[in-house]
Amino acid sequence: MTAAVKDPLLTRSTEDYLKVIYELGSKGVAAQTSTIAVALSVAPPSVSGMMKRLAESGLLTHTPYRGVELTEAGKRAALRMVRRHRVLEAYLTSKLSYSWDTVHEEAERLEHAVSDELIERMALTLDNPRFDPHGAPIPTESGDVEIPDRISLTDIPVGKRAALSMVGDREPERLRFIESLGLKPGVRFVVIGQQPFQGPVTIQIEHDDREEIIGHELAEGLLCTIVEDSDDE
Amino acid sequence: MTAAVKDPLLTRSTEDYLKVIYELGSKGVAAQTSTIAVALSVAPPSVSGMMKRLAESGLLTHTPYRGVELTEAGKRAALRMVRRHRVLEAYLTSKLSYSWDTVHEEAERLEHAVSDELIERMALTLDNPRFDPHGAPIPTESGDVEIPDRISLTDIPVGKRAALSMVGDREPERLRFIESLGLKPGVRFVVIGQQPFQGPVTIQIEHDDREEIIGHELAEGLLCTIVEDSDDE
DNA sequence: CTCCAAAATTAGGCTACCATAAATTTGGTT
DNA sequence: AACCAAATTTATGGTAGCCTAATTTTGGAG
Repeated sequence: MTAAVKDPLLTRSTEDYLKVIYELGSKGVAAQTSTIAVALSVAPPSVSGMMKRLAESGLLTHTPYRGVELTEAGKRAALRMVRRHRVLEAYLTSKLSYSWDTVHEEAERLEHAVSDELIERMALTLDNPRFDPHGAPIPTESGDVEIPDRISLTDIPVGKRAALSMVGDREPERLRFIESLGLKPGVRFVVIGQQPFQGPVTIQIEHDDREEIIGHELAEGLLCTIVEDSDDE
Repeated sequence: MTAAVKDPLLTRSTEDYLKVIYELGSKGVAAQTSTIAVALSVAPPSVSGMMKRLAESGLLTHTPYRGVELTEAGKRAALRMVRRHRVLEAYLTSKLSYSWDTVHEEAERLEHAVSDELIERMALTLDNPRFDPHGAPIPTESGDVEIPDRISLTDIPVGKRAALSMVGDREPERLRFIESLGLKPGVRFVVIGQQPFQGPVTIQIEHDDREEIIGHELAEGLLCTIVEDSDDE
């Protein structure tokens, strides 16, 4: 009496739903109906309806009024989409000079159309990159994701050196602003000030010694790794 | 009292219809309902229905029971798709090592998802190629197509030198076979035999002096340009 | 000039997905 | 413990696009 898993013919819509459910989950945000609705710009009843269909297809389990959880098959499908998206971003940025603020949108549409073959060719051309242009890890073909432990810029104690590792944001406007501050994944800096009450963070960028003030909300989206001073301090 | 032209929001389906209508037209084949249906693998009534919608959108004119004709807007949209398809084929072949027998299928799906921006970046990277890997001309961004005068291999008189210029076929099997004969766009040869009654054509390939026998049906799809012998003969 | 087969269209249905309005369930507050 | 607001689901309806079956039109053969 095996569960009737319908043929895994994923449409663009189902791929989108699976991807955002996975991504919300990995952000620690509960994948509620309303959250999914906002993320996909659809009305909540549309989400309820789709949850039902996805549950029937065996891609997730749905406890009415409680929430959803991806099954193994659902997780696999979601990770495949995440890999596609990030490999595309990496390729477009590296080989076709896309800027990191516009590349998300292009990848968003392409991820549904490319073949696995093409994704692997792109990945190979780039020598199997481990991170996308925003610093997000690219799942492997077999579905493994490396999750580096990163800490929000708002949580780095004053005085510490750190490197920007990943920008959570996707809005072109914000990304352009972040770039204008001289920040992109890999850039190192020292936190030299941190105001209380959701106040701004001040950092000094190592490369050019420039000091930059970063508002709390923006800083929250900048995930960093602490750089241990190798010898002195 | 201008015609109410609805917003030009083209779906994947409408893009496909416009493209095949255009392509059938430029092949000299009448764009009948049944022909379109076969080309798109849909039932004839589906075509009738779509013709109605496309006519309402101002992309073509439809005289019931008579046929369709693309309007200027329709032609523009169709040429845009043709450009997309061919630029994609050229890019994938040149930069991602696709073989000419598999590239069509990939481009077929991507053509609906890429932005104009991406197509232009690809074209620029390739230095604005004029032909795709099968030798088909790539329309310019402004919608101009160069139509070189080509003659089917079956119509070349025995003794003439010619160069393969374009392969009309898209079936992977046929393309692989053609390739196995040592033929691809640009290859020169001399026609040394031509049997009557839809018989095969025999050619001698210039590059390696190999003689190849080519069945009539296949030869019909090989479009060539006569190479005038510059001095002697 | 009539008739018939082929081609095309209309009629009627289905699925996937979206939306709005009307229930329903949940969980915290009093 | 009852109630209410928020979250969610159900009910209902719409569009795009596909299908099969039934009907209509066309154009050539006799």
